[in-house]
Amino acid sequence: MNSVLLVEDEKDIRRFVRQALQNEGCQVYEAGTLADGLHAAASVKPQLVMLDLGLPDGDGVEFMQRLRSWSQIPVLVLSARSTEHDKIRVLDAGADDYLTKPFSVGELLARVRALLRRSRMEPALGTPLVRFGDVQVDLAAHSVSKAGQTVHLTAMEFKLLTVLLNNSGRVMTHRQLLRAVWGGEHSEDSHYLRIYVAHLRHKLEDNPTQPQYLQTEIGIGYRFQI
Amino acid sequence: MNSVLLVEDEKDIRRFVRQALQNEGCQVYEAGTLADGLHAAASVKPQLVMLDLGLPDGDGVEFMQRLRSWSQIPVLVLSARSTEHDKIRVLDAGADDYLTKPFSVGELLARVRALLRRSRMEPALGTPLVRFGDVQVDLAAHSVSKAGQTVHLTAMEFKLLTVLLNNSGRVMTHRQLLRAVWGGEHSEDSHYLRIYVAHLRHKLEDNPTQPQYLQTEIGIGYRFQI
DNA sequence: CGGGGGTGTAAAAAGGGTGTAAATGGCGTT
DNA sequence: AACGCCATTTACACCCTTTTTACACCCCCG
Repeated sequence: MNSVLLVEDEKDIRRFVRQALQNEGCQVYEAGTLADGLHAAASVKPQLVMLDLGLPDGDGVEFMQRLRSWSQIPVLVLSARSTEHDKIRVLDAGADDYLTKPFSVGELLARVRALLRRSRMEPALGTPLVRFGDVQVDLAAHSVSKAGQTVHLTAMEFKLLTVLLNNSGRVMTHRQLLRAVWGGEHSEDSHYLRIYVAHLRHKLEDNPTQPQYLQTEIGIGYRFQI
Repeated sequence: MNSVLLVEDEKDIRRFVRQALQNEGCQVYEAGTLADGLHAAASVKPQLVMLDLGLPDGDGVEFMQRLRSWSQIPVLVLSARSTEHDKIRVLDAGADDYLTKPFSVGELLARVRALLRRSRMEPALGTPLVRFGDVQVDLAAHSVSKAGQTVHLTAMEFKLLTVLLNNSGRVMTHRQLLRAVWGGEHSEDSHYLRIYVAHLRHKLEDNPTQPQYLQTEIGIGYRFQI
């Protein structure tokens, strides 16, 4: 669920924006002053902050500087024409985008989506967790654990595991795996696979000599059976 | 309850200002000399200091320097026209605002309110405190301590730590970290990272050669594991 | 029974990535 | 003008990963 913090003092705009965001399935938090806004940003840790310029209790630039001193949360600035000049200073201070009042619901949502998409891309937030046995794999976070203990995988090992998991249940031929992990030039070097499959088995299987998950398909390739 | 320390030698002005502030619900402390003022500021820890220039026992600039050496308390300067020049020097020394005598009650209270509001924003009170091991990081306040001892981090070191902490648990690629800390132009200079990661490890880890928190993901980037 | 393709392990060899120390240079302060 | 701090650059030793090489094994088939 997306969460947005709206820092705005005008009741009408708050209601208007909250409505629009909630229709999009966003969790909306509100703050009426800059001080409250900073406070809320720290405690709620929203995925996006919408900041109205021209709040009575201080400067938007100062807000941005304070926020940016400890957080990279994307910030969308709302500005009236009268605060045109401040808008630039706020963007310089680290804000990510702006909207000039009056704005349409469509444009508002489009920009919100764009910022949320970007923030989701980078840190890869929606982490798809894969579990099998006592092993837990977070593909996005590049983290693997077995029985609670974090397991270290090398780059190649992780890449191979990723391909296998993304095609779990189906046989992947030697050629398919080699092309996906090592690239087309090594699509014939199937001994790479034997070595790295062995690594994965030793790190993830309970009994590497009798693999339960990482199965061999003789003459064809390998299959990851969850 | 707001508390204000008034450093002023003229009895009339003291009574006048005290009256105005008390009507606003402020707790007012008074000092007649700069020496007493520093003393009182240290013991009372008011939320605001009002400082009259032209006190007989010293220079306002010196007062500010002494005060600022240990405190960020906002300071509102009261100045007569004759001390116009000193006013600038005091502001440079860290004072926050000024009032030129004679002033109206309304203006006085407006500026006091503005400063108090700002000082309230300052602690950004729900400061996101991050703890790991015996290390404690206040991202908003830019302060770091280890085993109770404050640790000094340079600007770059702190910025890097901020990004890592805000994404703790997940791998941040070299490129992501470089873009976030040094900007897009240096997104290829991954040796910057090695150097500054080493700095952070030496300052924060118990055993820098076997880092417990700031982990390397070879060929990929770094991960902060809380 | 013996060979050969396919497979699993175990090690060296090569190479790039990484950690560390120290020199350089810019900048603000004294 | 001298100094200290810090960002940047440079240099180098080392470790880990990858790649290479080597060999034992199993099973089917000749």
